[in-house]
Amino acid sequence: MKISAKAEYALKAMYEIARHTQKNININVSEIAQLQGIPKAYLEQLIVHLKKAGLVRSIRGAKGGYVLSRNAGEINANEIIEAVEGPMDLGHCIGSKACSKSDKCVANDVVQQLRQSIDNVLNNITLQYFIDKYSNKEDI
Amino acid sequence: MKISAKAEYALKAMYEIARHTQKNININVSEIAQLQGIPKAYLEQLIVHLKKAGLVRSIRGAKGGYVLSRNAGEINANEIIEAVEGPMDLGHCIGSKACSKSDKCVANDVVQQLRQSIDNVLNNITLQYFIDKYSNKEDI
DNA sequence: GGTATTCTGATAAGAATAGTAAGAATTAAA
DNA sequence: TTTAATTCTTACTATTCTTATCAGAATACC
Repeated sequence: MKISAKAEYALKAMYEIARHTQKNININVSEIAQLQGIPKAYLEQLIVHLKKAGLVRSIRGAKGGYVLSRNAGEINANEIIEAVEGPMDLGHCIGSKACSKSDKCVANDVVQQLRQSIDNVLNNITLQYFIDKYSNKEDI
Repeated sequence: MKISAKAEYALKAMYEIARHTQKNININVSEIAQLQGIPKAYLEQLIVHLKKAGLVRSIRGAKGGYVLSRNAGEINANEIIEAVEGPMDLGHCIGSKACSKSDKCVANDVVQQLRQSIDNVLNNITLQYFIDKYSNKEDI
């Protein structure tokens, strides 16, 4: 039960992209990496997933970078994490022999409850929430 | 973000021990393994942790096995999972350089919210809840 | 044309997970 | 008192997952 570095990096990167998009400037991978302390080459890979998920738009070539493709209030932590980690699975039981009777599986019960709770939390955390809480007006 | 096999097995094993304890019989590792489809040798290791955490009592020697050491209503999923997985950590940020300013770390924010939510769910799932929901009166 | 950047794919080291195996210690029962 | 069943302990192993690193191709601004 842990948050992967992938998810952590993706949240941080999206926060930076969101901040800069609201200032009408794009930000490139090197800047994000430096601001948030993320290995650049690794981040490059992650951002591709964020792009494929439709969360950011890329601007290629010199002076390129990334901007949000939607409003910060319309992108939540669930989408961001799912973009880089794939659909949250949880639970080996699903479909296994011991749990074909999955409506009698205690582990499955726990997994379902957890999933619902986690989804609820992550769906309610938007990038706008991050900006309102963490971004100072005077920062770039 | 996933439930480990360890946690899954521990929940299932504790459920079986709880059921049997309420019938005043102890159950051994082989029986648990067979009933729940868990590799026996692996389960042996896990149960030792459950014992060290004070959740079960062992009866050694022939006709030995395990019984709950507390009432089923007083043992919850959080304790069970923590017993086999150690304290839930989540989040690489904690204490890292990029997040020494951890009150400005968006990933840390998410981790805190998740942790609280997960704890809340797991604390409210007791073994008695499992028994009431899943155990038929006519089963041994 | 040169440079900055995104994009793509291959590779690799290390950690974690899940499991296996062998046998020592303990105790009920024959 | 022996035997058999069981917990307990330790060491090992195979596989997958995570977290990168690296090299270079494609793209677009100046």
